[in-house]
Amino acid sequence: MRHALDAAEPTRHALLALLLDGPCHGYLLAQQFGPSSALGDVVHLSPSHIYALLGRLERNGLVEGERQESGARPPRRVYRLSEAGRAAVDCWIDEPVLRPRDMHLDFPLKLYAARRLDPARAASLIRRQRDVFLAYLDSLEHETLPLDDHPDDHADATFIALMREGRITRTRAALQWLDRCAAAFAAETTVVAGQRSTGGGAR
Amino acid sequence: MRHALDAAEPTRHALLALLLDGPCHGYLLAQQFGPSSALGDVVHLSPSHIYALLGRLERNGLVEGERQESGARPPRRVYRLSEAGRAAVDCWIDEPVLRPRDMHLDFPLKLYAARRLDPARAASLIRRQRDVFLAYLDSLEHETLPLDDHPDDHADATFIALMREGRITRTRAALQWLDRCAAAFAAETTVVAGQRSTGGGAR
DNA sequence: GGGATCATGTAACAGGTTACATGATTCA
DNA sequence: TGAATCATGTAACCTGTTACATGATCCC
Repeated sequence: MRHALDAAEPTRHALLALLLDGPCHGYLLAQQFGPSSALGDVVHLSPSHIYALLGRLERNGLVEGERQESGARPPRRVYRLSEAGRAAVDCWIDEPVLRPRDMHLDFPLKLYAARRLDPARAASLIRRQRDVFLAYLDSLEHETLPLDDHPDDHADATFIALMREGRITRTRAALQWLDRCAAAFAAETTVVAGQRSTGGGAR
Repeated sequence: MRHALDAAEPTRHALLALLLDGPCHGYLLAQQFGPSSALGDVVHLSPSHIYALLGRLERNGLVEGERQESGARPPRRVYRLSEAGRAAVDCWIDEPVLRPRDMHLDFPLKLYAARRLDPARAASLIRRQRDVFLAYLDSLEHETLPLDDHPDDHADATFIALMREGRITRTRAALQWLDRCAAAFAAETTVVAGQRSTGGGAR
């Protein structure tokens, strides 16, 4: 009865991102979300799930499927990005997430997609993500507490203050991890492209 | 087109928890999830949403609604917990969450509910939650990396290692915040009940 | 022959979200 | 009179999830 996923929207974009490498069919895409693969480490998706998502993406006009006979084997349905799909995924990759809670799913998927295309693009994403969280942290720290208009529920005020601390702690953790990411990707960028950081995003 | 919620399952339990105080009607419950309330600080729910949830809870047999005439005003539907509902919420409150990602929604709701009933119960929840994350941290740190069976995708191995670091960082942050919570609730427990920590949960 | 892998889907179900509809009362 | 608040719902829509169905091929 319980779901473990709730992951579909980021996932759909990750699926589109895989199609940036060229047209592909469901089974192969599904494997990249299987166990012991990088994406599968972020989120597991069953083949059924992938097919369902692809179907929806096609209905929404983000991909176009084409039936392809392959000899004796059952025909495969090969999907390619539509123009709209390409635009959507391009935009998704470069857009930092808004909240620390997205650091466990949406951001990793973006990061993986960006790195595949160009390590410098990943580095850029990391920088801009960092800026977003720095601003968020600032807003949290300067947030004026709802000065207890009702002094009766003092316990609630304590609770709200505690929640704020939680957000701050999580944001700091996200920033800390982003710095680790930056270091790892800086190494990669240097190795691949010398010390020039080729373009890829804003800033 | 985008949702901001995906929050319904924890929310349903939080709604049940509010009914532990006694039967209540939708409008009043909705207010407790409104802006500038403790629960509203964790998750906002529109009145429509609350009514829909209450309807579902009734279909599932966790609450029982009873139409109540109130003079000239339109009749209100007053909900009370069923036995099944009481059992479910009781169990939910004492169950720590499994993952750090639940620290932004599910755990706060549990904490709020527990504290309302008995600060000592909240303190117990915090302790057990801490144990869960300590164990999780341990498993992450001793996790044997999928020693790159395919040396070709070295970049993927780097990525996977980075994800692991992310999980560790978030778990540490969660533990840190839990300690802050423990301190805050210890103060509250002491004030309310002297230095005896009255029962409430396991351990 | 038989199990693993290649390969694909879909129907049904179970929710979550919200736009919209409704109307009384209270207070400025 | 008109705005705010009390008070309630629901129908429609969309999306996510999964159990199940199907069959070929390849290698031991």
